[in-house]
Amino acid sequence: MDVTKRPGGRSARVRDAVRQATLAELAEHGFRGLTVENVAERSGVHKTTVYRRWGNVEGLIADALELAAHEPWPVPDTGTVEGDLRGVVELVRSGFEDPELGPVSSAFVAAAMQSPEAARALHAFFEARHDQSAQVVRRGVERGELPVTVDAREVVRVAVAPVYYRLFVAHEPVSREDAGRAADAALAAARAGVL
Amino acid sequence: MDVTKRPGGRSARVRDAVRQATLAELAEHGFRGLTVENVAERSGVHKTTVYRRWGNVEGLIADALELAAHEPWPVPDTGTVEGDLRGVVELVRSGFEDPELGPVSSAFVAAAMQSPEAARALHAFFEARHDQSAQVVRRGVERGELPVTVDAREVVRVAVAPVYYRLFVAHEPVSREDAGRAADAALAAARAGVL
DNA sequence: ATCCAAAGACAACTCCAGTTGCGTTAATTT
DNA sequence: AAATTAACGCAACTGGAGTTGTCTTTGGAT
Repeated sequence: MDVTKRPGGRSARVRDAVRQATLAELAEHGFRGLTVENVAERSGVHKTTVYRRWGNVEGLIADALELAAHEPWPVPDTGTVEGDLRGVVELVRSGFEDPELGPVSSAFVAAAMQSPEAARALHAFFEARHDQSAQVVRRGVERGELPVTVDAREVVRVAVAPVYYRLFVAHEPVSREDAGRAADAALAAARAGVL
Repeated sequence: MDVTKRPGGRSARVRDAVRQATLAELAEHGFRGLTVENVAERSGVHKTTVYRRWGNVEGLIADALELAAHEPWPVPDTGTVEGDLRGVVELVRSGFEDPELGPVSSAFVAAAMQSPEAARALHAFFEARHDQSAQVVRRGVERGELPVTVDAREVVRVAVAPVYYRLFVAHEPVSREDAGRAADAALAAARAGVL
């Protein structure tokens, strides 16, 4: 989705307007209620333009996802791996509870399940997130809290996985305690040398 | 979706035909390619009938899901918790690789993200699955392999979560080794007393 | 055996997501 | 600053998902 020929000016403005409109529509009506026409109307861009450049709803989401992937996110630094990893998982959990971010994030996950394009974008997003979050594990290793053999990214995956599993697969509520327990479990496994 | 007034005869035949057709269409074209019209044609039931009884695509999936929830599934019994839990997770993983079951299972997860009705059905499905799978953990406790304080269902959740997370959220491939490691991690946490 | 009501079949219709062809605007090139 | 052309806007069109009204079938009761 990189614009090569005419990056500046009108094209860029159109793209920004559509991206903004996509996020706004997503926050309001979720993935189900996202239509190309609504995004077009909201952005002030004609619907044929949107169809030609983004193809369909999944394309819109994939593009908006790239935007989100580049936003840095606040990795905790409490002084201990336990505090940091718990912080990371809790950050994920509370993000989905947020009335603003929640629907948008959920929409990303839903869209990626139906569109290879969105799936690739989401994959890249999580690659970046895993890298950033793995930092808390690496710091723990440096402090001697964890064995040097740990796979930092894998610890992060195992820590956050139960939150996503509950939310999007089993459709169970996820409490603060659930999130903390998931972080602790990943940590216990890391300490035991299995991750 | 329980039929009270006219359970036997034509209504039951129609329901079975539609359920079968839904599963077949799902296996062939996935969730994206599932349309009410195709299911109607394949089942030999008129499309208006399908619309009136199932409402939409999500309704079809929710109904098919109930069918799947009642099918028993082979809980491993290898003699050790480690072997059993690894078996459970590997069963989940390989299920999604199966060219027949994979698309259907994926469709269930995708549908549940967009339809409260399908979400409820999937929730019930996993409740049942967790109960059945927790058996391997409870046996482990009886053998003295795990502390009596463990939450058997939670161990199962933490064990299988990384597989679903990789598949449906991060969109990474899931190897046999990844599945085994996830099971081991849950077990290590359980032994450490955090689950 | 007859009757009744619930469920299904059928055809015609509506509506809106997505498409197409063409004219217009504006960003870039020379 | 004139020319070029990619990108956008516009209006009309298409197709198919979903709806509605009505008639027919059939399961079950009397």
